[in-house]
Amino acid sequence: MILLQHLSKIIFISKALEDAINSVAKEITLPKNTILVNHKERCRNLFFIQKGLVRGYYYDEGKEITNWFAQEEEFATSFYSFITNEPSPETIEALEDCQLIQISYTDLQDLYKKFQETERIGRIITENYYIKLEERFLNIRFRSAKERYQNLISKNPSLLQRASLGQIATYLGITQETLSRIRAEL
Amino acid sequence: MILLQHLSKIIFISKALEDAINSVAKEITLPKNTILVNHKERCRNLFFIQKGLVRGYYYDEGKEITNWFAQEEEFATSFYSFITNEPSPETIEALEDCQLIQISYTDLQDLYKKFQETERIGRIITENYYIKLEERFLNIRFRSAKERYQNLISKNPSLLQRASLGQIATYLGITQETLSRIRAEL
DNA sequence: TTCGCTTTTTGACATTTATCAAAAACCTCC
DNA sequence: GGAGGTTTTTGATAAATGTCAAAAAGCGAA
Repeated sequence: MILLQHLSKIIFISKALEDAINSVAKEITLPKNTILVNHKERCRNLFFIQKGLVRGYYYDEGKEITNWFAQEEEFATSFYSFITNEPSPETIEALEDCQLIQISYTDLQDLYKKFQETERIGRIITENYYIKLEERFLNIRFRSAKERYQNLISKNPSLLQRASLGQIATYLGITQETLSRIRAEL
Repeated sequence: MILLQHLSKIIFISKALEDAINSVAKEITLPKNTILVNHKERCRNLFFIQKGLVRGYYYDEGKEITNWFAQEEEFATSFYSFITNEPSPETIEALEDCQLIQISYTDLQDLYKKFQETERIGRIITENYYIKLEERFLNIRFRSAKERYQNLISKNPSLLQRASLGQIATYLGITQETLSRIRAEL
C-alpha cells in the first residue's frame, strides 16, 4: 500500500504496526465531484490520496475560495475540524476520480496510544505541513499575483490540467478575471 | 518552572522527564532589542517565553515585515530553520527585556528519543501552532485590513502597548500609514 | 454537428491599499 | 525644558486587484 511506503520514509514500520495500520485503513474509491466533507459538518477522517486530486474550499460571500489542493501521496482533511472536533469551516471535494485511504480520528488516536512510534510520524508529518503552510503564507504576503502564479506553475505544472482556472485563481488569492489577465500578458 | 507547568497541561510529566528537561533547558535573560537569531543564520534553538515579548521578522525590499509575535507561555523559534537546518529567513528579536528558556535542537531530539511521551507533546504543540497559522492565513485572505486590526486588538489588546504601530502594521500585512488611517477613522 | 452548459476572456470602472513626502506628536536624556 | 531622535499622522497620487457585465471559447451529449 502506498501509505505504508510513504510512512516508511519517515521511520521503520514494524510488522505489527503495518498490520495495525492495515486493519484500520479503509481503501475507498470515489467518483469525481464527490463531496468528502461538507462545510459545517465535523470531519472525523484523515485521507491519504493514492490516486486523484482533492481540494478544500471555503465559502466567502457565497463564492467558493480554494484553500488547498492535495494530490497523490499527500494527506487531506479539514485539519482544524479533525484536530478540534469542531464543525469544518471548509468543504472537501474530489476533483477527479479518487482512490483514497481513510483513517478515522479514533483509530488514529488508538494507533498513537498503542504504537508510540506513530507519535513520531504524526509529529514529523505535522511539522512538514506547517512548513508548507508557512511558505504559502509568505508567498501571499510578499509576492504579487503574477509571481504566485508563475511559482505555482513551475512547482506544479500539471495542476493547470487538473483543476479549473477559477479554482486555481482563488487558491492563489485572486479572482478568476485577474488570473485570466495575468495569463494573457505572459 | 513555567515550561513544565505548560507541558503538563498536555500530558503527565514524570519525575524522570522533569529532570531531563531541567537538565537541558537553560534559563536566559536578555535585554530589550537583543537579536536572538539573525537572518541567514541557522536557528538551532527553541525558546519558551517566561516573560517578555519577542518577534520574528522578514526583510522585504529592505523593510522589516513582522512575521509573528510571541509572548508569555508561547514558543518562539525560526520554525523553518529549526526543522530543516537551513539558514533562517527571519530575524528574531526581543522587543522587551525577556526571560526565556532555551532548548537546543540536539537536546530536543535526545528528549524525543529517550522519552517517547515527548513525541506526543511535540505533535500536539505543532498541531496547535498549525491551527493558529491557518487561522492567520485565512484572516489575511478573507478579512479587510480594518477587520484584521479590530480582530487583533480584541484578541490581544496589550500588544498595542508592547509593540510599535509599524511592527503591528506589517504583522497585519499592511503599511504603517494604512494602519494609522484605519485607527483615525475608528 | 449542433445545442446547451460551463469555463475563460475582455472591457469599463471602482475600491483598497501602497508609495513617497512632509508635518506633527512623542520620548528621553542632558 | 529644550534638542535630537523616533514614531505616528496626514496628504496627494499611483498601483494592484476586484466587481459586474457580457462576449467568446471550449466541450460533452444527443
